[in-house]
Amino acid sequence: MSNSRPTIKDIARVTGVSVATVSRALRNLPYVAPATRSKVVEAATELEYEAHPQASRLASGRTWTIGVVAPQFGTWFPFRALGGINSVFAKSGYDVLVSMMTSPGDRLRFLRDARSFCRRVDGLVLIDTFVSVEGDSAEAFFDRPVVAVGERLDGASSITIDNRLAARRAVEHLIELGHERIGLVAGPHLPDLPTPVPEQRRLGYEDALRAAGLPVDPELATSGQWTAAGGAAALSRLLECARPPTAVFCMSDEMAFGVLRAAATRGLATPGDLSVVGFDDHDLAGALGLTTMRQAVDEMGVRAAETVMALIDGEPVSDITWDVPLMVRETTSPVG
Amino acid sequence: MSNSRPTIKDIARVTGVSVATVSRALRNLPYVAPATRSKVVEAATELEYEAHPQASRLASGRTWTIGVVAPQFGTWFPFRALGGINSVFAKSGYDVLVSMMTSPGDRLRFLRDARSFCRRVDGLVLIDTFVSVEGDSAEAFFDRPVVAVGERLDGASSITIDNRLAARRAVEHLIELGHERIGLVAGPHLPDLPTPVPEQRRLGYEDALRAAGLPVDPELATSGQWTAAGGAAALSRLLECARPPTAVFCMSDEMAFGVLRAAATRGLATPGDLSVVGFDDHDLAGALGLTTMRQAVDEMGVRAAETVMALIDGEPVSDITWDVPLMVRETTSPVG
DNA sequence: TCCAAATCTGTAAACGTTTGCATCCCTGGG
DNA sequence: CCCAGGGATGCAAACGTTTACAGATTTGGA
Repeated sequence: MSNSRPTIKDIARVTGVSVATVSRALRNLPYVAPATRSKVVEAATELEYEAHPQASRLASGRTWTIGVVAPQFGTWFPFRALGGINSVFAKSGYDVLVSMMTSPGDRLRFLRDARSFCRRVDGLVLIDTFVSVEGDSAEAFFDRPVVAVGERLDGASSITIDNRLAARRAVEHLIELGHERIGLVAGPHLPDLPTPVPEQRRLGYEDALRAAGLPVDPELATSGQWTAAGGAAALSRLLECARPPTAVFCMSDEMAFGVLRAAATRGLATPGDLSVVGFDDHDLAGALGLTTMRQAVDEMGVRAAETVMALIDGEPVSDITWDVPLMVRETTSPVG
Repeated sequence: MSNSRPTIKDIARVTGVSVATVSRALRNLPYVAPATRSKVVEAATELEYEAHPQASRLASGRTWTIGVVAPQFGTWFPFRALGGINSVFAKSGYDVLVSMMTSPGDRLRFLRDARSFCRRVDGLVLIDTFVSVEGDSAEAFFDRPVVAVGERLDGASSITIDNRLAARRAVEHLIELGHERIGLVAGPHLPDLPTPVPEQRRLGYEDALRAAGLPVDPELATSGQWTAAGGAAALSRLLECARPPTAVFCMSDEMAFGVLRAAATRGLATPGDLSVVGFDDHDLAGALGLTTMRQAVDEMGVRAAETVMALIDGEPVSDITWDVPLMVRETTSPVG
């Protein structure tokens, strides 16, 4: 009894042609007579034939799989991107293999396993990994096309945003509303994670102040640890200043949520007593009325997926800078 | 020039043994002389040899890959679970292949592609999919061991919670604080998504009321659409009642966040004027001080991963019910 | 009508492993 | 000293495709 799945030989036997012809017919290669092709296709659907993935991969060298490397810290950004990526590949017949980095230290494990990981995939999408591939270009190191989202990598295509400019726009929005004492809730620069993002956003914050002729007061900048709890604590510190801020720019929405919460518990009205602008356009930002800079992560993911397919098809490396529009909602108002 | 990666033949040639012996030596199979084994291992590390995944999969039939199916709606739960799952498999040498369902309608696509998907994996983890496998048991249908998290599936191991009991506990907490008018912000039962979850949580809500001798007032139950925005709208409706509630139980934290926000914007103090308890222990719940029922999703993911490996090793199907503790924080207080 | 080119098909050799089976060697008990 | 049995190894056949190459057939232009 053979209740196991049919092989290409079965199709060949049933249709009376060779396995080579079956293979060609089913993959829409040229040089197959129309009549033959339809006969084969018919038999294949009849028997529910589908090529054995491992066998076809071994023979062809193509894995039809894309590797996605995502950090696990900060759930929102990578999952959203993964969603966008997946939606593209689901249609294109690629499988998606994910590897998650639990902690910054895990980046080392990833780098060690990278050579092995790469053999399973035709291309790579790196999300906010900030791996440093010393010396080699990314393509050379991974031996596969790679596209990075949220970071720039030598030898890889990238989908990034202009962090400095976006932060500047956020702060300019507050300045236009008349605020002059503007606090900064920064994400810290983690020692293990060589990302330029917090630095860039800080520079953008300072750019806006300087351009408006406002002083950059170090007392007004504090770390929110990239978390909501950290954001809440950060606001406490800011309010202890001699001249506390009337508005706050947070480097992430999560920290902004913490700020909002802390303001509410101490009876401060937002935006009445304190204007708040975040960064990301987190899933909850809309519903919670947070004014923020919109990072369209799922669209960036879609674009990343398309880009890696383009690279596989031989197109050249490209760098895309994604736009970050300001979403004005209900946590910012003219200084009162 | 051969700068390509070494094959098993290269190791065999270098060490002067046959490929069969190399294969056995590297996989720690018996009947290899210690001296031979160490010689082979040494050569393999020297040449950075690693078995070609596709070839070994074809020959052995094992894919060393686990498929994870996750819904894309509701980012928090599935990503957290994925993190837990991934942490286990990263250590165990399994690859993780993910397939995401964009919408409830996508479940049909998944079911259609399932047979194909299964051939690439040794086992499956289904997260909150609520696919209905009519007739067949899950194992028979997918032809692979499967474990479901968040749902029960015939022929599959499952990691679930007791939704009814957990909801009851949440409401009992409010009753113990003296509340008698308790609103319900429900997740709607989507027509395309045959999940018993909202029904179960509603029953738990009613259980608690009845056990306390309180009336079940249909006016106090309304839908929050599973979203924060929906939660905010739900609170508006509840406050329009002739006798508005003094406390609210939300079927999800996201909806609770919306409720909190809506309360704040209309000047209601939480918990002073309105107590709120959620369900999930969302990433942000702690920082925002939300009292809620804790669903330890990452731990459930870890357990799911361990379970699917156990199934692959031949252990029998099992059903695990995970505990859902009450996390008392700052959004509930005695009725005032 | 004839020949070259184009189209169609089949044969068989990869692809790089795993594994059943046969062989050889060595050890130890009778 | 002989032989059984088990440890160690090698040979070669899978595993199920893809694809280079060669043959066969058809087509079309001169």
